[in-house]
Amino acid sequence: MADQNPGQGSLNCFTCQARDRTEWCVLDDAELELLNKGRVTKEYLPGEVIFHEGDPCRGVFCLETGMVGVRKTDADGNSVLLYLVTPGDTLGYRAMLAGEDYRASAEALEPTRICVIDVPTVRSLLEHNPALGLRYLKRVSMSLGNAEEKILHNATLSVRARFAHLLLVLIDKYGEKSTDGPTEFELPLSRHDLASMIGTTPESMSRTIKKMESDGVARFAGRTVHIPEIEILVQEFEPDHFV
Amino acid sequence: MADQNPGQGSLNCFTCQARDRTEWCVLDDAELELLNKGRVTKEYLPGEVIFHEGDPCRGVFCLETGMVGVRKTDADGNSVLLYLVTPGDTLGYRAMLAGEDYRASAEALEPTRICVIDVPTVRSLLEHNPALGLRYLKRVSMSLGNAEEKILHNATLSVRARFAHLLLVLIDKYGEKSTDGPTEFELPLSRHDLASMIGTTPESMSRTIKKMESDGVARFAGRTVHIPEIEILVQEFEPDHFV
DNA sequence: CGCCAGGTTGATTTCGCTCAAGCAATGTGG
DNA sequence: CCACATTGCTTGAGCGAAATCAACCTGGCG
Repeated sequence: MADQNPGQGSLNCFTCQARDRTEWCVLDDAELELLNKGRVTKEYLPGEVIFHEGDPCRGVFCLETGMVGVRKTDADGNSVLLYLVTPGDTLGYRAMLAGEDYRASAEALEPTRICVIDVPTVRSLLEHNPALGLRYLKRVSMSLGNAEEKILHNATLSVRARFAHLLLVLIDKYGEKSTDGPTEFELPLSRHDLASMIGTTPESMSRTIKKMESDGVARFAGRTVHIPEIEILVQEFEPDHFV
Repeated sequence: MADQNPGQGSLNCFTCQARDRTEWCVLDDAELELLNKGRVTKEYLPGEVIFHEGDPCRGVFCLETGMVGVRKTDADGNSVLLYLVTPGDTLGYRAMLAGEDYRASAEALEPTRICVIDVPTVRSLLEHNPALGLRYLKRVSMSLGNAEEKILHNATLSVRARFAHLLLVLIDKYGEKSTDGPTEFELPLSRHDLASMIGTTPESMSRTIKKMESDGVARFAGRTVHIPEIEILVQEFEPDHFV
């Protein structure tokens, strides 16, 4: 199971590197103290499960280092990968804010260090600091907007167009932010997980990649992707995008 | 355009029938007064647009009577119907809470009366009453959970299974709540809109309905649906649902 | 060395989309 | 009152994107 000992790294919420990027940045010192008391650091190895669909909500998770994937699986074993969670992101807040059990599972994709903040602490902070609530409202609402967009995309776009879009999102998050010209970056995911992010099968993923290569849209070597011209990728999912 | 005159019906937030069912139920009298001042009632006829994708957020909408559909459309004219909004529901809060422009359009499906509350008013209420924020957090978070479930369903289930699920949701919302035995209820939507709720075409919708009838799962006469046995419908989208 | 997971490839099938026509109900104007 | 559009829905034929099933690489590792 997960290592209870944080080892090296931030010892508390006051010194936490990631804090400015989290919703906790609106807390004052007294509140940070409370947050710090309700906090436990845990470490996970790749493949370890942080929480399971159906589990009662144990709290909110603050990702310090590593990467986590949020998956949703149905009875037949089909699954989609909904999110990638990276340092500074918060995890598991949806269930806590909705007052529900988890409706998705979270699994470490890399060695990951996370702070777990228990439910009563978060709830108490939310009840006394409206700014924190507003922060979370913004986050959840933007996330909802993205989810709705994904519903539209999945219903109307081809696998290839969805993959082009995924690549653009991943470049934006993990790659160089150059708006045009050649780009090279490292995929953070296996083919299987790429497939499940856009709701398709590994086979179709593989074929789509091959087709894109032969069309000169991108070159793939293992997890390294080379894109000669970003704009072409944009047009892959916005065919009528006027230049 | 929309009628500015509310005509008969609730004159203000204090006497509003729907208030107990909205997030505003947590407001005290002073806050209600503020809400009431920031409020304008509007009426829409079927087909009239309440807001458009891309419009800047004008406020939050409180549905008093009627029904509204929330649609998302892409550049090619493909669209999905994301939500049905009924009396007591709030509309347009996602954009306001995210601080974004609308990312979907809202259109009256029936003659509809709505209160529009302007952004500064809602924002001020949220900043001073954490309970209101928590209410909205719960609503948005549950909505996000549903959206994520829809992503999974669309990716893994057949049109028929998705339609069965839609029927169950509609029965739960508009029909008799009997858990088993025969049920009859009125569809609130055209075939076209049913189709766009589950991300398919009217043609496929029509064929699916025909197939379900010939399988004895349900009978359709115009917008009236008769379901001999709800449990069969449940199994349509949960094949391995143990009885 | 052999095993195994991750990935690719091929062959085949199928579900659902597209295009096109037909039909019933309702409305409209002469 | 009839010719006619119009709208919402159904039906048919054909096609195509992607899933499925199955085999087969390939590189890492015990």
